Amino acid sequence: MKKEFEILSRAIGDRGLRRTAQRENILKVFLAMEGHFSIENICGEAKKQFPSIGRVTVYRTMKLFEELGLAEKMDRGDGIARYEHKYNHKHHDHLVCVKCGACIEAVSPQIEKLQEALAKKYGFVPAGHKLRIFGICKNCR
Amino acid sequence: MKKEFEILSRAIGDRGLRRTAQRENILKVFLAMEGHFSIENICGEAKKQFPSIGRVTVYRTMKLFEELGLAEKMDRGDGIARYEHKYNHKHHDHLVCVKCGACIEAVSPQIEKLQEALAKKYGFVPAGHKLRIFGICKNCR
DNA sequence: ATATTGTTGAAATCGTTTTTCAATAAAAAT
DNA sequence: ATTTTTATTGAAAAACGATTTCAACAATAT
Ligand SMILES: [Mn+2]
Ligand SMILES: [Mn+2]
Ligand SMILES: [Zn+2]
Ligand SMILES: [Zn+2]
Repeated sequence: MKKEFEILSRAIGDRGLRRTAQRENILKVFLAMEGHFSIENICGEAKKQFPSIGRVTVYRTMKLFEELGLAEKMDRGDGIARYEHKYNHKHHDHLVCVKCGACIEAVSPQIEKLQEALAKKYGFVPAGHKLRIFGICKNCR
Repeated sequence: MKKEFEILSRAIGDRGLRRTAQRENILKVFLAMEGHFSIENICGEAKKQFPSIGRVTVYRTMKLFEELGLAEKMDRGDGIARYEHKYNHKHHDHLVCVKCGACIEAVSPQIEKLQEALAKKYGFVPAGHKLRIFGICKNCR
């Protein structure tokens, strides 16, 4: 069984939640998607196998997955929240193409280090950060 | 006369806009505020001297100021857009305190350089970036 | 003064997210 | 197996910031 389902199972046990077809289905669908997805995307995908599922349940379930460390919210700057996989995925920043909307993942260990130093310089205890670089992607030039 | 008012004046001339008390007043109020302010903040301040002013006018006017390079939108991660001064203000990143909401401005030339390099590495032509470091500020520990 | 036309602000609308609540269904108790 | 308990669901409503619409208004040109 995939580790992510075990995490959900454990949370259900620990927190007195109930095992529902909706939760299992949303997790399955979410794990099968690769990239950054809005609630509407995820709900649309889930409806293919579970037509009666409601948008609100997807909102609630993705919030649960966030708490469980399975999903992470990311925000491209438009008003739409998107989710990406978090479990077993390393932190990364995003290069957002302002022309086609593509979103490339990248990370620079040096930048990460310098961010720590910058925070420290201001007596700030850093807990995380979000870096988006906006520009034109390779394909769009 | 402050340079910012000249910029507004020039835009009015160049673009066939009209000189209105609302525009002048919003600019005056905005320039007197130091920090990061929501439309509601700015509108509230403007209403003190100009009670009849409408929220919608502030939205439109701040968008105009953005176009004129007088104001820049920034986003703390809550769903509220905030504006800060742009004219004669250098680019900077933000350290956001997750406890008190304080927002410290900081910049590291090294980070800026490395961001350019990171973008280039992916064939990406960078046009700008937004970096927010979340954590606990000096006062809150 | 008058005509023209950009601007204003209230109200309506939008798009996303949250809340409410009655019906449902999972788990526990019998 | 049946009943009870209570978490979960999904439709509808509400909340929320932001945008659009439009008739009244006011700045500018004639
Ligand atoms: Mn990502
Ligand atoms: Mn700032
Ligand atoms: Zn692109
Ligand atoms: Zn603080």
